[in-house]
Amino acid sequence: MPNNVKPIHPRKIEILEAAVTCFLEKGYHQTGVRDIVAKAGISLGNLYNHFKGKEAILVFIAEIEGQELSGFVNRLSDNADPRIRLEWFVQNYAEYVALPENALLGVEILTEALRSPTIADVFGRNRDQLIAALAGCLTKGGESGVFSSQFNPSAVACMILDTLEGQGLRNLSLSSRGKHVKDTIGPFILNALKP
Amino acid sequence: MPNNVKPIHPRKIEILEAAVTCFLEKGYHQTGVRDIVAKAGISLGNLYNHFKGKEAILVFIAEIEGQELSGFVNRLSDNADPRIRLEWFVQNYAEYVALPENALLGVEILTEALRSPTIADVFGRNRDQLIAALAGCLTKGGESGVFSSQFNPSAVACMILDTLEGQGLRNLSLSSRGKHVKDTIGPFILNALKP
DNA sequence: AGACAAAGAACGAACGTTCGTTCATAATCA
DNA sequence: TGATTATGAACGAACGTTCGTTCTTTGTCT
Repeated sequence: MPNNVKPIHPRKIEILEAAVTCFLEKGYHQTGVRDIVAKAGISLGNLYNHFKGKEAILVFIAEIEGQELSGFVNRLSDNADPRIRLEWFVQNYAEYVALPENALLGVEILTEALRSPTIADVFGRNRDQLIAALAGCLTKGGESGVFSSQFNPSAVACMILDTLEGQGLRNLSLSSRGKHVKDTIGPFILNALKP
Repeated sequence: MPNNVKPIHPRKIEILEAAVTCFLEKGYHQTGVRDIVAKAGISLGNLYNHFKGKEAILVFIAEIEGQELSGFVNRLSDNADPRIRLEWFVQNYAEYVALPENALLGVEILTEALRSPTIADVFGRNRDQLIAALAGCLTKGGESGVFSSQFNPSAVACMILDTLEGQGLRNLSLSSRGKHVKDTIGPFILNALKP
């Protein structure tokens, strides 16, 4: 599938970056459109030449996030040894969600998705792709005997994502608890999947 | 430890219940104090006779949530077989966080804790208690050989909580994915902890 | 090349609404 | 009567959005 033929207006990108910064600093609802335009260095009215409204900005951000996830999806779907694929994913997705910007934006989008159907749509689509790819890897591993096949692959996929993302979120608070989670999470999951 | 000597004013409870309802329906930031007083059937000014402000209401709610969690903490800390304790916890805590009110309120408090030190304080205290109790159970099980002792108990405790709470959150969206998580989660964790 | 029109990007004042909070005042109770 | 509880008008600030206008660029015609 080719990318959007129309290149994105540079101003639109500036607005997006400003919005992301604001959302990270103050949260979506605590951020006003004036905060965004101030950070972007543009006028109030001009924002509405590029976005239909405030929510449209968050939708766009969620879509970009989805594109970033597709890298994981592709890698999970190749033909390598499922165990290698899984180890790679756990390691790299853990690092991805450990970046404060990703963790914070993720939870911001998640909570907004709880009430906004538009956001929920994008968010759900992104997540379903990831779960499907991960579940596919688990299924393959189950068939070839590398993983236990006593568990529902989709369910395990959900749990793995929850665990990884939860760890990313927890890193945001200063609590020293769970400092060793990063090193424990991989072996723990592999142990659980042992046939 | 005796409960608060001063009984809580009935009006205060009404306000709390109204606030919880509103926060569940619209989210914390989307809820105005006027929504709360309307739902509670009181006047705008009267709310400020019982709470210092809007945030104080959320703090109070978070503290109540903490009291509810102490039930799990106590049960996790008794002297029963660690494996029984863990199984009980996984089952019952999963049910607890699967209740939409608990899942929604939890994420609402969590996200607010990311930016408000006051909320972060209460939230962190609650969570640390739970993690400590769960980790204690895991340690005990490790010593008696029921559980593998290759993992850091606190880290595993964090992961278990993440997984259970993540499952509760996911139930909120209609996505049919992860429907079997509830039945998979217990065996999965026990399998991972097998010595 | 120079004149003119069309397009759209940029602007910021202004809109009506809602926000959380305060305050003077009235009612209620001990 | 003095203390507590209740009221809702009022406050200033902030909200997301709309609007008419200006400025800059691009295309077209002679």
